Amino acid sequence: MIKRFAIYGILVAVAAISLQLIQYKLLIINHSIELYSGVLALIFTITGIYAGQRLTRKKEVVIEKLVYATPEPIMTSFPIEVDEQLREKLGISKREFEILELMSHGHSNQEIADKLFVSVSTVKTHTSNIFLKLDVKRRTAAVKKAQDLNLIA
Amino acid sequence: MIKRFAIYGILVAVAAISLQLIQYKLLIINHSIELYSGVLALIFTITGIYAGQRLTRKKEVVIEKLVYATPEPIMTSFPIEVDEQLREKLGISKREFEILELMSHGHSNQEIADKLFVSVSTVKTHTSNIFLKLDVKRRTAAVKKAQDLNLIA
DNA sequence: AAACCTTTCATACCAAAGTATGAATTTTGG
DNA sequence: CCAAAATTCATACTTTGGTATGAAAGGTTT
Repeated sequence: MIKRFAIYGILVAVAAISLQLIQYKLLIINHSIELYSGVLALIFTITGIYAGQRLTRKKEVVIEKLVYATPEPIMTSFPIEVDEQLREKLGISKREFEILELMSHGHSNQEIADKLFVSVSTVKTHTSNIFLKLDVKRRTAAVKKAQDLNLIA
Repeated sequence: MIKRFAIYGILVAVAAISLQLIQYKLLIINHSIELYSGVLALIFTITGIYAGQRLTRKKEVVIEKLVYATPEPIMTSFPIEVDEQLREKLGISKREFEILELMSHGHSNQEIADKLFVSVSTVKTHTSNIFLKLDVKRRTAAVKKAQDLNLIA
């Protein structure tokens, strides 16, 4: 890598000297400093691009694969009372609330049924009642509304 | 990408014009064409390196690394860019992200289709791809995971 | 030009979600 | 104790969601 820097530096120097050697000729011929600037800019832009590619090539890129570990429900001091009041105001029972939480974790009715040791029928009944009480038509909307109401986290 | 070329082109033009405006002053003061050449070379070399890095794809050696995402994310001054980076890291396209957001608002596939003026088939295709990329099986789980990853609000 | 990605759409089929209805327990509050 | 609410479950049915597959159009990259 250091060798490359050295080589590149020498090349730049050579190029610069060469250009400066021919610059007077150009100036004498037609005073075209604009042309000279353009040529200089072009050459060094290209050189720069080349250098940039040289220096950044074959760079190892570590792509991190994100894996989310489902966190345990966060236990704060007293959010329970707030939730409780709102829950009761909405007429949602404790069991329904439990199901609502599991629903918000992305579980299917079958998974909820398994976790609570009840049948899928039971879960469906509860979810339907939850939808009525939250005035929504789908579980996704129920979760959104419950979150917006701060009923769930 | 085309936009980047345009912006780069404009910048080069501006730089060139600026340099040409000051060139006469420099020449009058001390005839230091050498200095002028050096500055020009340096500026355009740097510009070239920058352009080269911008415009070339790194040939990358992909090393997958498992990282457990922390619930509390990286807070920077521009959370939009974080979202963008994460979105691209997950390989989720802009359109898919759009649909993911609408999904998180509790909308059905039909409603999303209506909002985006596309067919339900299209929405289904997108959602399926989203589920693959988020490694989930249901929309509720997709929303939960996207929230946990701070991909969406 | 060829390869590739994104977006779009369709069709068909299977799985899950949601509705409606009715009913049997258990719990709870007056 | 008794009525009301809560929890449980089933069956049948409709709707929505999700998978698989193939395909076409437009833009980008090589």
